[in-house]
Amino acid sequence: MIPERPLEVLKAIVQDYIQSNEPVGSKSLVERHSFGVSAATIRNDMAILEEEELIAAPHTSSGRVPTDKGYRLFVDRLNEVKPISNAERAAIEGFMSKSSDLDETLSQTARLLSQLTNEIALVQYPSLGKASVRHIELIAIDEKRLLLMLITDSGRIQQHVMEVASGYDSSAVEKLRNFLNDKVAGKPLSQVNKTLRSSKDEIAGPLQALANTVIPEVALLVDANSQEKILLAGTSNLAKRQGEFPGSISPVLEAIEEQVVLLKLISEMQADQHGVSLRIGRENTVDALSNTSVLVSGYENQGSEVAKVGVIGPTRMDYSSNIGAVRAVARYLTQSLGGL
Amino acid sequence: MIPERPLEVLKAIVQDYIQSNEPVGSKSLVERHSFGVSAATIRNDMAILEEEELIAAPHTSSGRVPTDKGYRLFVDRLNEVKPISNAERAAIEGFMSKSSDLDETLSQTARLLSQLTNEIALVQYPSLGKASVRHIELIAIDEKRLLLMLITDSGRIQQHVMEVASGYDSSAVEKLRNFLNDKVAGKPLSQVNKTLRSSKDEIAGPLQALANTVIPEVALLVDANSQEKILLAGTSNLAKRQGEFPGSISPVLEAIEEQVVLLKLISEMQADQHGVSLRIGRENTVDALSNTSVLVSGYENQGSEVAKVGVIGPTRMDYSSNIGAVRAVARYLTQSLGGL
DNA sequence: ATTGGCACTCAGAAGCTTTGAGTGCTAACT
DNA sequence: AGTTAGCACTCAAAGCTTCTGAGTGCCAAT
Repeated sequence: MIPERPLEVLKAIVQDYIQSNEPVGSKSLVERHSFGVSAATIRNDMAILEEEELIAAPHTSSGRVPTDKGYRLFVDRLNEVKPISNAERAAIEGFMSKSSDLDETLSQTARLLSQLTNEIALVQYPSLGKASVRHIELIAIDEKRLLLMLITDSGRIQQHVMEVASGYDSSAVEKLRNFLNDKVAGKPLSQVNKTLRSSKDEIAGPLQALANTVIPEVALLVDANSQEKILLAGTSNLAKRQGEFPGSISPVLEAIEEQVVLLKLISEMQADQHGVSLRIGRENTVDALSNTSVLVSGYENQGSEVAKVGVIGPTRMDYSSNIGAVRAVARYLTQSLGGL
Repeated sequence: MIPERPLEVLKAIVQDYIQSNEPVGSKSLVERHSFGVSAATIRNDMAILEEEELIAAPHTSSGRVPTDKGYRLFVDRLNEVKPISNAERAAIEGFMSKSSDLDETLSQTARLLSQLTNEIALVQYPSLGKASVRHIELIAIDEKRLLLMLITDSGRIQQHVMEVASGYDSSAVEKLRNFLNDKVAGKPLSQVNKTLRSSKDEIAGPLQALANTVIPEVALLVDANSQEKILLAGTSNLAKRQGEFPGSISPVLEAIEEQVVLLKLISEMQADQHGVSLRIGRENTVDALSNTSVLVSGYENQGSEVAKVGVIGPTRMDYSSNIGAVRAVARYLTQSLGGL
């Protein structure tokens, strides 16, 4: 077991390094923190930490830098989450209360979080695994076109304009709308297609032609809907803070733009005791992200977790603040969705 | 007047510089192009060009680099627009044909253009100055909430979920919907608010409460609708190609994220003979963009130009290809919108 | 367990030299 | 006139060398 003071030293190293982006040495440590012991003693402690691979030297005889393992220990055992400031709270509340449209809320959230943390923010669209249909709407746009809308109880609204080859008759549209809603309103998305397929035959006579055009489009919309999706914001933060980044940033950007990878990654992540989930450096299975940390928190809709919000940044990110920010934003987002 | 060969030399300089990102000297010019004269002669020509401020030397005795003025002359008089390749055409057609939703079409377009050019792509939302209302829809979502939709004849669909304090009665919703459509369908957006305000009094009895809630929301939606908006894509291209950029890229990123500035800039731009409009370096009134060129083309909907698409990149961008790409994308976008 | 002391290391800064692409000019050539 | 070879000159960038100082590791003393 590692004794107390060395852990304090680790904590100090992480904090100083996050602040200065310079390897930190024993001397500057004793200067900036009051350990009540001399630099030589700190050096002994650092030797222990190095032994445990919690810190490492970029090159012989330079200061030390926390390893992934060091950050991990720091976050799990030493770090107190910094509660967001009043100014930040105000910013969040101001932002959040504005809009009542799902798309807008989410993109606002992403932008907000990226501003709060100065990192790249990500917001996953609410998963529709458990969502069900609230309403299907068919609207005549002009002689040859219908607007089909699918509204789910998670508040997501998707629309699609479709052509109806042969024109249609407006009472038919209404009938079909009622039929569709009778069949699928309230049903989970996953069952919509099956239900529709099996009840297709119930449609009689003149409606049939129209139904044959519309139903496949509904299916398409359902599929498009259940596709997972991630929103990013603040990609330019990466460019701005490039200096703080080891190596090149382009692979990182590329990895992030690869939604599939990112989705897989964050869906693997499970919340810890702080209500957030964190992957540090190589803990990310994705190679390009071995210099970054991914920090996410789940947000809820109707009482069950639907998706994640979070940030991506260099492993030497400000965990204290960012965890606070992500957590707060997730909470406000949950709340905000409750109102939709 | 500048004689013929020096112009050819300018052309070669621009081409070489775009390709290599290195100042180009007389010797490498004669090597790579067959002018049939010696390096010394080229040097004389270059002296003329320098006299005219078409090229400049980053430092004494280095190769020369085109000035903004040089690029301008190149684009206006020397450059042949490179038609897009078949592969590119295929990519565009493949991309474009997929979707029939306005939002999606535009964001696809932006992504496509950024991939085609490796620059930052921008797509302006169709201006709604002349657009009119095709249809207003009111849909009951649950006991206390209504979904309000505004569909314009440019294909833009906007929705807004609103709370109705006191509940409502479904026939009232239908009546109100019909009322609204009677009043404003076909009317230009700019007149909707006035029309509604003046006909508010026509609403009798029980409908009144509902109307008082809904009408202001319609007004809001109309306003939100006429707000100009720009979509960006490929911001990460900037980061990737950072080396090719003189100085820092962050001011550029900041300027670009400032939509108002960008909107003002591109709306000032008028198409030239190539059907595109180009601002090179300091021709951009925006200071942060003095190292970038902005290249846009208008696209149309229903026969009149509604907004712009284009790219932003370093002044030393590949004008030949980019002009081709922007033009092609604008054309396909016009076409694609015709189908919506 | 802690500390002062000291030899040792090494990245990065600072200074110096070399190199080579490139210029500008002149005088000769067509 | 326009073109060219030739040559002295310039200067950024690359390569060296040296210097510096923050930082280590270890030992003997407390």
